[in-house]
Amino acid sequence: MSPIAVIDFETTGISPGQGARATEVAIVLLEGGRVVDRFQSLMNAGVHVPHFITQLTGITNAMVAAAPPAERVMADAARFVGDLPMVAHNAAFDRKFWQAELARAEVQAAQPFACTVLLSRRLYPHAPNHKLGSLVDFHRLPRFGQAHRALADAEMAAALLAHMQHDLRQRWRVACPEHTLLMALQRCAKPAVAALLARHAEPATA
DNA sequence: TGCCAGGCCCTCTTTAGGGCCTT
Repeated sequence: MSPIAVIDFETTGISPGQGARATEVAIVLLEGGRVVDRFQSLMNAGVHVPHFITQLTGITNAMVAAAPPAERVMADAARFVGDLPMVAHNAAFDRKFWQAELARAEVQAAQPFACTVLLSRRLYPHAPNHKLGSLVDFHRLPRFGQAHRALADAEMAAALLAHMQHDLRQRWRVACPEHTLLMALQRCAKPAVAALLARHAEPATA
C-alpha cells in the first residue's frame, strides 16, 4: 500500500484569511497500516498566541518565540511530504493552512487531501459524533500524548485512517483502499456509498 | 453598528437555515 502523509496544524485561530497563522505542524507517514516516519516542529510566524489557544494547546508565546521561522519549517515539511497524497481530520481546515503557509514560504502545494471527517460520516454514520477524540474512543484506538498538540493529533488521525483502511478490507472486502478510493468515497453521496464500495470489493470466493 | 471561516450535510429543505468540525 502506498504511503499517505497525515498532517495536523496547531494555529492561532480558525482562518488564515482572517490573519491566523500556524504555530506547530506534525506529519506522520502511514504505510501498510503503520507509521513509518514522523515530522514535527513548532514554528515562529511572528504573531501573538492568544490566551485561549495557549489554554487549548499548551503552546505559549515563549515556545513559539524560541521556534525556527515558519518559512523554514514549512520548506522542511514540504520536502518531507514530497508528492505524497495527504489526509487530515477536517481537511478543509488543515489544507487552508498548508496552502497559506507554503505560499508564504514560496513553495508549491499541489497534494490532494482526503478528510477523515467526511470518510467517517460515510463509513460510521452511527458514531456519536465525528470529533477526532470521540472517534478514537469509539473505535477503541490508542491515544498519543497531549491532545491538541500537532504530533499527538496527527498520530491519532493516522490511527483512525489505518482503522478505516482495515475496515474497508475486512468489512467491505475492498482489496486496496488507496488514497484515490478515499477521495472518491468522501465525495460520494451517502446513499451511494454501499454501491461504490461494492464496485471495489473483491469477488466472493466459492 | 455589527459583523467578522467555510465546506459539508441534515431537515421542520430545495427561492433556507443551522449544526458539525477544525484552532
